[in-house]
Amino acid sequence: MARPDAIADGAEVSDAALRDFVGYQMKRAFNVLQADLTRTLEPFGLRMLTYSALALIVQNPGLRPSQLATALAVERANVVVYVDQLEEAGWVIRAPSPEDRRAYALQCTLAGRRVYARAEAAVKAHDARMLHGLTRDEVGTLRKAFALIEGRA
Amino acid sequence: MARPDAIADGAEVSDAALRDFVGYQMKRAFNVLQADLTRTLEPFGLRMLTYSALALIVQNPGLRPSQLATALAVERANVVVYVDQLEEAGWVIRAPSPEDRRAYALQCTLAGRRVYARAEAAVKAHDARMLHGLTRDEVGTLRKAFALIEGRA
DNA sequence: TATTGTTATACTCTATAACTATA
DNA sequence: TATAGTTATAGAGTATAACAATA
Repeated sequence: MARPDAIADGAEVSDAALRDFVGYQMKRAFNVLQADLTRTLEPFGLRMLTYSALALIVQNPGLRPSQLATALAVERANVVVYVDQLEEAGWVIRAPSPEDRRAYALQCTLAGRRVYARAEAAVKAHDARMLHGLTRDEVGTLRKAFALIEGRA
Repeated sequence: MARPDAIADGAEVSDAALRDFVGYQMKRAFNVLQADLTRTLEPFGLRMLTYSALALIVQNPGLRPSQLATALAVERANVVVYVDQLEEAGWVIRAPSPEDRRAYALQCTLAGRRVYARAEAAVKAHDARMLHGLTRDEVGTLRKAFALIEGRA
């Protein structure tokens, strides 16, 4: 029954069915944002996840990996890799936990705080770049929508 | 200089630095949406990308893989895999292109149109589920923001 | 028994490089 | 030369299962 139609070579490709699909539009936007953020953080030797982990450790000295996993909404197993990378870079140390000998107290080094401060400025600029053209209210709506969707988990 | 502070064990973890980071909030929301969509499409043997590819082939009979890659905003090499899977499932065929012997005219089978129709209904329900709680205007703002960010590429 | 950090593994998404057959 | 489809590969994100040490 599938007739081998001729190709619409120069013709426009219709994406009508996908324009209504908000999840797909979000994916495409996120891909662009993610690519820009990767380029933004690359000079610092960071990615979105290592940057986010570093931010949480800077602001919560003594944080344990399991707490970090919860805060980042990822599995514990993946956090091991982020902390490995941050530790190899000399930005974070795994200090022994005084309360629980199974756990570690994640501490930020001076170099870690310094790279974070510089990266933070770059990330703020990235955010502003991505949201340029939206009003304050529209950005507020965006944040509200993200929080709402995240709460659907 | 890095003092091994005590762990704030039961204490709240501050994510103040990340609450301002819109890209990160978007990532978290997208992770939740993506997980829900994966569950939604799993019964049909589809994922976001194979569903999207199928939608474009249904609506654009004779589409060539390179056109599909452009429409999906992914590299040609990745499209090969999507088409392989759709073809193995019996939903799409690679018909010879009458104009260019290097190319294929992608055609949808009857089974392909049927599974797409059923999956489309499920995806619409998924979208509604994710956006429930937002006004029509807010969803409009969301779409506008996604289009704007995607245009930053 | 349960939890912490860890290792191993697997699947998906994405991109690049290089190949072939055509153009 | 350039393009279409393909293959191979690599990096990143995510998740699950299982283990040793400790609670």
